[in-house]
Amino acid sequence: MNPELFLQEKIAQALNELFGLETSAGQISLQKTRAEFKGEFTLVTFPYIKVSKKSPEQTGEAIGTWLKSRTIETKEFNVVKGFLNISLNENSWLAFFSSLIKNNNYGFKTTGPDSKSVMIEYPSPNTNKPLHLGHLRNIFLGASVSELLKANGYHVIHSCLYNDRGTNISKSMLAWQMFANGSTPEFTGQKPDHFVGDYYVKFSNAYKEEIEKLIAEGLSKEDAEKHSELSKKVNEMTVAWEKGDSEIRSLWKKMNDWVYTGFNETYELLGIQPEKFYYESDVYDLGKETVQEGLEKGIFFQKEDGSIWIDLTAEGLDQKVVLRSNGTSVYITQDIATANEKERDFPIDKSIYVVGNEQDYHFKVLFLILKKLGKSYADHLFHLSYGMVELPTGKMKSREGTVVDADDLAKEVIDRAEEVTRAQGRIDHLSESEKKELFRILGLGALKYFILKVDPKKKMVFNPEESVDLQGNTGPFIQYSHARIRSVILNSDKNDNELLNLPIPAIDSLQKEELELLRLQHAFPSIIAEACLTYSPALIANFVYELARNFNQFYHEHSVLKAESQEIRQFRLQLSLKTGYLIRDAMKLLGIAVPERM
RNA sequence: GGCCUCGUAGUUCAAUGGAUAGAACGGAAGUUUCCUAAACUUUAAAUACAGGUUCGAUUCCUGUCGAGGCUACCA
Repeated sequence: MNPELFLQEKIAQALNELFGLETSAGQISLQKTRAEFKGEFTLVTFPYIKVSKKSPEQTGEAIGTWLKSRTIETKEFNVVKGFLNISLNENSWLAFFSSLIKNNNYGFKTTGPDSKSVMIEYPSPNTNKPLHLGHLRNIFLGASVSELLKANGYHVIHSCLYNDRGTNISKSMLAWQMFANGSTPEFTGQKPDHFVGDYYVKFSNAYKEEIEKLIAEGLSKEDAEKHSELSKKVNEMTVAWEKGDSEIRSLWKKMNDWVYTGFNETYELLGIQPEKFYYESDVYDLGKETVQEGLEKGIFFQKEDGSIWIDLTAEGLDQKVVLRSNGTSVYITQDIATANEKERDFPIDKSIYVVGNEQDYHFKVLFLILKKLGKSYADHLFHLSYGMVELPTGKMKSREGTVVDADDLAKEVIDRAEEVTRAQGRIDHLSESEKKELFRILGLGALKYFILKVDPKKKMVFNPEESVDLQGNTGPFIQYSHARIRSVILNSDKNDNELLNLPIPAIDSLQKEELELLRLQHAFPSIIAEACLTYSPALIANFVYELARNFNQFYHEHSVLKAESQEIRQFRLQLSLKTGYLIRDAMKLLGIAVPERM
């Protein structure tokens, strides 16, 4: 019994019999009835007044009367202007709940040998400094979308591209040579990616000083930058790296290994584990063949200085360089190569790049080039573009030191969760390691939810103070609701299995809070499908918040353990149990765990 | 200059073209001898502006104003 589908089918039938309209259940759009009216489902009748040749009110009356007289499932209806509000009877809802409670995979599709494969690439950082807040949005989005894809029956491969060479990396290396005196993260005891990041900052400061000094000596800013010794040394180092200078290569390897060690620690804390890494240092040269191929096909053209371009003005874009005059690769050359590598390495049906929207133009160009090159996979590439993260004070700027570090932020929210949870004093019986894990779950739950509840396409303002809030529309509020449900079950005389296997009792009348919980549970599968289709974890976040909020209202209005009758008590236990399961499942789609108690 | 986003309560976010635009935080006022008060209840408060399409527009189109991004032989 699926209440919505049932109504859609019946309404389609009614429209046919009453007005001769040929339509199908799938074309009937029902919406949730607004709280101030009675009913669970609402049909907007305006679209049908042409065929009914009646007023919106009369059309609603006619359909409502048809439903009431022809189906026993329809309890009652009311018409307000062009809106037909329909209530189903208790038995229909209980029958629905009966089928739902036994389904431990409710809302999820399973993967099998026939499943389509999707590769999803994130977070693909540079290897010269630690991860920051922007990477967190990237990681949380990537991880959640991966879960959504799995829930919709896809096989998911998580890849990550390391931008591990070039100017930025050389800067950190040069600063280490100049200032470190051979120091190491082991020696200073720092997290190794932070250690490397410090040298990147040291370079920036030294460079700034040098430029200021040159300007003080009378040079223009432009000339100063041109005459910078540091800048020259960076370029020399990059060239030396490309020539394979053994000393530079070994320093490069050492520093990158430090960064990877640090990144892996952060990945583990956040709960991600890329399966396949690509390295710019491996592929940066490989795109040249493809460029040559494109040149021969006449898709690219060469300028007098030897640089190779593509003209996309016919598509409303610009001319774009794909190979420098000195024959070296640019960013997009490497991306062409990486795309080829991915398709060669895996049989993938879809390839997703989780990258910020400042690169919208870049990906438009990249995909267009690959299509023009006749790559068969070009059509299944997708740029999952998300908005920037700003601070209340404005944009994050590394030069101005306003970047929020990922590790620091995670520590802060976990510490905050610990402080509050200890003060509540409900976890004294847990071991220290269990407590530590609980604080991690709660702190990261707050952080992940705070970021994922916003539509990924939109830019967001990240207020560090609000992100550690544990009240209102927050991760911990939802986690708390789950713990509350588990506590009720624990205090009952039945365990999960007993409740799952007991038949749903016949209840004469459902309370409006109970009905609302059933209606939300009913909507869960379509929310998962929609969230996957639109790559929007925010839909899941909004849903699970709504579910938790409604449970709390129900809990406040009606006693579960001291219900009016044994039947109602059992039903409420079953309803609570399933609500808890759905909260858990929905939160898992966001990459957030829920505790048994907190 | 050109191209692309986005303007919703004091703040941060919601709303397949549908009813009186929902929440949270913050403000005001309440609820605990009762299953976890990280909760619940009440209350004040918003669609930048001007046109258009539509039975109906926060949503679609045009213009104005405002914010951001892209527009490198950077990544």
